[in-house]
Amino acid sequence: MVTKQDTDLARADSLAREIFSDVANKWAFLIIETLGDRTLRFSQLRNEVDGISHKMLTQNLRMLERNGLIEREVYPTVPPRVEYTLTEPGQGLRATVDSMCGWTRRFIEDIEAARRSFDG
Amino acid sequence: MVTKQDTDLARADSLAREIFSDVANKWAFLIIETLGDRTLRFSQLRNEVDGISHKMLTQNLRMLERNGLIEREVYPTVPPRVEYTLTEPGQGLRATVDSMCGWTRRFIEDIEAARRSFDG
DNA sequence: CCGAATCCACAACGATACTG
DNA sequence: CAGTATCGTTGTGGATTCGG
Repeated sequence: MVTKQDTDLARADSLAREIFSDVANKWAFLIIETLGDRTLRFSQLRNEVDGISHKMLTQNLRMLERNGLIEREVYPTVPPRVEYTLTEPGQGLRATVDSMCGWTRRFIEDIEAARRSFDG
Repeated sequence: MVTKQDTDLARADSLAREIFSDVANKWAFLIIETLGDRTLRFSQLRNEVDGISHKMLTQNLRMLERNGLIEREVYPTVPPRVEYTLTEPGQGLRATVDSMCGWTRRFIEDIEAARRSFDG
């Protein structure tokens, strides 16, 4: 028999997977890490997240906003100014990203060695 | 003047970004989470990481192996058996993935609400 | 059973141009 | 300055097949 709890769990699972798919990508991570606890404009992010295109930045900012990870503040000035800040859930994810940065620093030598050995 | 340290740092940075690009993707995360501290065969992973195709699993396993995050053990039996296990760096990254799983559980309600509000 | 290679549909991405 | 739309190219990922 399928209970209400079962369907709730199934729904939560599929939602969790969806969130994972959205968020577990390099641009999202780099944007979150770049924002940190600062508030930055679109163009500042564009400059600091290096290698990101206008389009990718826009797309990922929309996605992060949709998931409630960043807050988007529009100042109706001329020219317009738009600022982005991590929300509380966003800061929560930032801890994960930080942990990954720490991991990279810690194991970068091992990884480089593994690669050399694998490639050769 | 560009010192040796500068070039070393630049190299480490670009390497770090490369590692980020490799590893910060959903399949890698799901594989690592599924492996945990177990040793699993290809077909077991195929069954447990749900939705993953043969090809994606192969590609990501190669990538993880190249970066030294998993160990691949081949038993030359008929039919062949291949087993995968997280290495120490792999276990290190697992901590990051775990932290993201915890984050998802903690904020899933907020995220769902944010999405509804954004979509409507 | 595992993995590589092929083919192909479609999504991702960069560049560009246009709007408020 | 920020955002959207369009277009052309590249790349990703699934299905299938063949080989060890």
